[in-house]
Amino acid sequence: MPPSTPNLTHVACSNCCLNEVCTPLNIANIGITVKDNFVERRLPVAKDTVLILGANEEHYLYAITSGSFKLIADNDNQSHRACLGFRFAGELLGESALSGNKSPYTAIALEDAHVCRLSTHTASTVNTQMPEFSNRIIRLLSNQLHDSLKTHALYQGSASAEEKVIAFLTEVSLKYRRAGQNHLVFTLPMSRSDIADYLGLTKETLSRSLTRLSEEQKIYCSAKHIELLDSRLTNYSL
Amino acid sequence: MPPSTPNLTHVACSNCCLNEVCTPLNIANIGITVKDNFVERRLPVAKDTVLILGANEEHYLYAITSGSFKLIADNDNQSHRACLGFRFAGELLGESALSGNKSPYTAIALEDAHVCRLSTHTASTVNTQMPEFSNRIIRLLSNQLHDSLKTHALYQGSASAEEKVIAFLTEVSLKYRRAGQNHLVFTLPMSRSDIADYLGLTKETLSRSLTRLSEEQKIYCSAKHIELLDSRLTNYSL
DNA sequence: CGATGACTTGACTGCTGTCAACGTGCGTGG
DNA sequence: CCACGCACGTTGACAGCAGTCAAGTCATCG
Repeated sequence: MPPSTPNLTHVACSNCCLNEVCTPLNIANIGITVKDNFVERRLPVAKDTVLILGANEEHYLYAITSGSFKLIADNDNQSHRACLGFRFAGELLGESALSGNKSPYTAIALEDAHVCRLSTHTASTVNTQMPEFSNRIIRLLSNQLHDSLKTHALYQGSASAEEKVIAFLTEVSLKYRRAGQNHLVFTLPMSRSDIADYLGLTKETLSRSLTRLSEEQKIYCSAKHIELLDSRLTNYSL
Repeated sequence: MPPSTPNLTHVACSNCCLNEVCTPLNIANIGITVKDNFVERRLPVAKDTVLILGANEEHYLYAITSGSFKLIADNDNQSHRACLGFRFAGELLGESALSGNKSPYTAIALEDAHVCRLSTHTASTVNTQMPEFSNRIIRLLSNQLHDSLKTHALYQGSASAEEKVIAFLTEVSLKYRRAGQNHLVFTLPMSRSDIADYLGLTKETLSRSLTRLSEEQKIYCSAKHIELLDSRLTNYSL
């Protein structure tokens, strides 16, 4: 495995999905800020590290603060078509941990990364003491469900290969925008095979679609470097 | 619109996703059962009724107790390929309400149905008073996320039209099983067009796939009546 | 019984998958 | 420094499956 090109730029806490959960609870009758007790912050994760979420009775909610991950299905019956999605800085991993479920996916770091994590045990303990913390967790999960549904809707209308690729670029662009980074010019951290698996295409068809989109001046694409030139690709909001 | 064939069989509360939330909280320091105050129970919904979830600042979490719904995307840019999924008795509607988001889908009753509902205002009020209630809501949302991811994984490996149809029948079968109903012999409440939209196929291709599956003795299919004959279709678990 | 809509079947086109060859970037080793 | 191997990505040729258009069948309801 080649050495990683480290992405040392952490996403700002204000752009992180766990921000509300991380933000100190200034509760009058407790009078302390509890942030650092709850969330373990900025743990390094080396490229290609496999995060099996929810094994060994240890359940954590992770927030990615730098780097990116790909999600693969645990059902090892089929090695192909196993890529379930991607997560970038500011996004959550292990979102089904709070029901005690093992995550239905395994996350693999696409580059050197950092994560913050909250143990579900800690979360449930704090919940019983601070209703406001519960409400923050509930908003987090509800927002996550909303995102999940919107993303589904984004892809639902895509019939042709080219439409699927456009939907993918739109999704990635949105993730960069949320992270407070450039959402018109960015790097794709994953391989063409991963993208193709995710979209239900072959890597050849994906490659041809990218070539055609380049020819149509809708994007500029050179290897993993992408520039979006067509406003249709960036108008979507989740 | 033709009259509905009413499905008067309610799902048992024990098989409902809201069961935990509905179950009385026997809290010592309150000493009351509060079920009926929180959840409005078994409201009738006529066939073809459109449920716009989260309009007018009214946000509710719904549980279907009888009947079924189809989910369509709100983005009316494309009338085709708009079907996002289906929900059966025992399942949730409006799951992103608790973050104050308008639901990204609209639900339409496929047959006369009944729903229970919990207003988000009630939920947040109770949350601040009863930590155990919060934990139940959190488990509900986390389970919902888990389901959503598992369903995604179920379809991810499906390359051909026939595999998509098999995944669909597997999903529907699972929903009936969860509802405590026969999951090997059942009725499809939605049209072929709805299924085709959902799967990203044309209704012609869907029809041909069903015919082929029948010829291969994997299913018996007569109009909306389905029987699963191949164990591969029923081994999946979410 | 006829009208309407839903579903199925058929013929044909076209897009996507398959298989293969080639090009490119990068690290290793001569 | 360059040659080489390897992995990744692109391009080409061809076949097969799914989409399109059209016709026919079936179910339901007035």
